Amino acid sequence: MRIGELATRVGLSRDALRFYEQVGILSSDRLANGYRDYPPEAVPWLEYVRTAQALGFSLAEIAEHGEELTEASDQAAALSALFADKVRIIDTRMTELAALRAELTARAGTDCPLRKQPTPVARAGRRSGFPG
Amino acid sequence: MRIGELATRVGLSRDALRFYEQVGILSSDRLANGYRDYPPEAVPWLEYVRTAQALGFSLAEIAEHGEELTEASDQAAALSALFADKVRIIDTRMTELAALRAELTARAGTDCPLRKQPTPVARAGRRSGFPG
DNA sequence: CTAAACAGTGGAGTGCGGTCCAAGGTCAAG
DNA sequence: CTTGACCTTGGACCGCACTCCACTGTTTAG
Repeated sequence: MRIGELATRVGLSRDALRFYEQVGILSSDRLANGYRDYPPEAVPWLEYVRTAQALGFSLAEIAEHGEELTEASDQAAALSALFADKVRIIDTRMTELAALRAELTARAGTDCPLRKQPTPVARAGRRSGFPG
Repeated sequence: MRIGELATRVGLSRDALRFYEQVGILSSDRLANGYRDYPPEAVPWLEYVRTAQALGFSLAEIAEHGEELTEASDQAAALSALFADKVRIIDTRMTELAALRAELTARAGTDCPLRKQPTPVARAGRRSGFPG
């Protein structure tokens, strides 16, 4: 598959794919004419990359994981471990969000939700410390 | 309070504070000598900014919210509404994370977790489509 | 009086994750 | 043989959120 087809299949720009190659996330064979050639497996791989990105992994981290994977003797086990790692990261993130949520709901109900927040700006004449 | 004190109090650099002023998140009065002068309320305001950032709001968005706040006739109500908005955003995010988590755990247990993921690279000779 | 610690400005640089562009090569259809 | 779609490269540029720097002014302690 050439770059244009891959790009439309995964919903990325050709530029993005070339960029991914630069940063070590994606590799390609070359056709006789120099065009990049991708195996069908590139599609699920890029879907995986997108998932990882959605989880907050940087492209550098994803590339690292990819290398670990290619070096692992047991691919399936390595990937399972990677997934387990991600699940732990998700759990951490969800916990943080839950804490923030609790804080916000607690304050939203109060008379002055600003106990620890920006004191209401005086009705007239914006004071400093705030956007203005 | 001058910039240095505020910076150490909120754990930001002086440069960051000046940057926040540039982008409309923070304002300051000036002393006779030209030094920035901040009211004590700047501290909780910046804590709020950090919270909002943690929730994934861009500084531009935070600045926007800040303006809405300064323009609101009922400050407390406006902030409560803002908080409620954020709680909804958190909920959405948590739902997304839960979905990803479910997908990952489902796959991590399987024989070949790659049904929709990068097909295992051949043991020898890395194929293209993967990090390489 | 001087040195240090603080403040000001403008502008350049950073890292991330790309996008855009110009100049050119390749290939199939008409 | 030309047109158009596709591909190549390198390099410039973008937005975000800062950070660092040089150079200058102010204040305070010894």
